[in-house]
Amino acid sequence: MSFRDQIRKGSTETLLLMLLRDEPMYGYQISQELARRSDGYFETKEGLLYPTLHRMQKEGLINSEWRQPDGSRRRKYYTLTRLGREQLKEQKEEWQLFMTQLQKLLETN
Amino acid sequence: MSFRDQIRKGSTETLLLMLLRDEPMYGYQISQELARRSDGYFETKEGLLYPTLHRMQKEGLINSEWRQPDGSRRRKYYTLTRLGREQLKEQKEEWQLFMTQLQKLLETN
DNA sequence: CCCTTTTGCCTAATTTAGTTAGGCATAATA
DNA sequence: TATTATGCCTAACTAAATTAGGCAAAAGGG
Repeated sequence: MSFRDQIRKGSTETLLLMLLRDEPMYGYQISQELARRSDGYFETKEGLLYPTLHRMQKEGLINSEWRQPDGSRRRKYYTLTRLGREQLKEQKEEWQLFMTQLQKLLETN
Repeated sequence: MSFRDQIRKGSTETLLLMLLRDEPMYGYQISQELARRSDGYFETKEGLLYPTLHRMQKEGLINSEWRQPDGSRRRKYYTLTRLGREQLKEQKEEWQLFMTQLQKLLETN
């Protein structure tokens, strides 16, 4: 595992909540969007993405729904729940605090 | 594990390198200093601190040396190696990049 | 028309940072 | 003298993340 991977630990759930904030998305779309919006910096491997989505649904942060547009293939769309929205807010604040504290220490050196 | 703990994952090694940059320190001192400098935000549990120091020494990032000031008790002091210094520099840059990318995504939402 | 690539969802096995929960010993202090 | 703080350590467990696949439908190139 690269140091970059090591650093990103702990950010997965927040990233997923962020992406789902504005519109429902399906798994494959999430991974594409995440890479696109971060210029390739954030990549979620599928072996992490899907289990995480399932866990988050079990925890009530998101809901899922299969959709099958005519002629197209079926996709499982995830939507933020109210609890998920609250969590996103809290997690964003926690990340801000973390970054502030880390920045403080980084600067002293 | 709290969300705060989850977030801090991946930061341990960088924090230790940072603390050791200016002067050699021993384990107990490291944990105290880390908490002090971050107003209690960063806390390293001993069960993580010591194994991490050992691993870092094995990887050549730090050296250790027992010191026994007269009348006082023995302490194991850790010093940054040249490799450790290089790593610190790289890791700081990686953290800056991570924070930039995360901030970018956080702001769009 | 076939064949490869992309899309799309999933799981099992393994790794490893981190937590929990201790042990053990010396120095300081109440 | 008994308790607290200092100081180092390890073993067992948890859980996020990686690795390495499987399976199927749609798209696109030759």
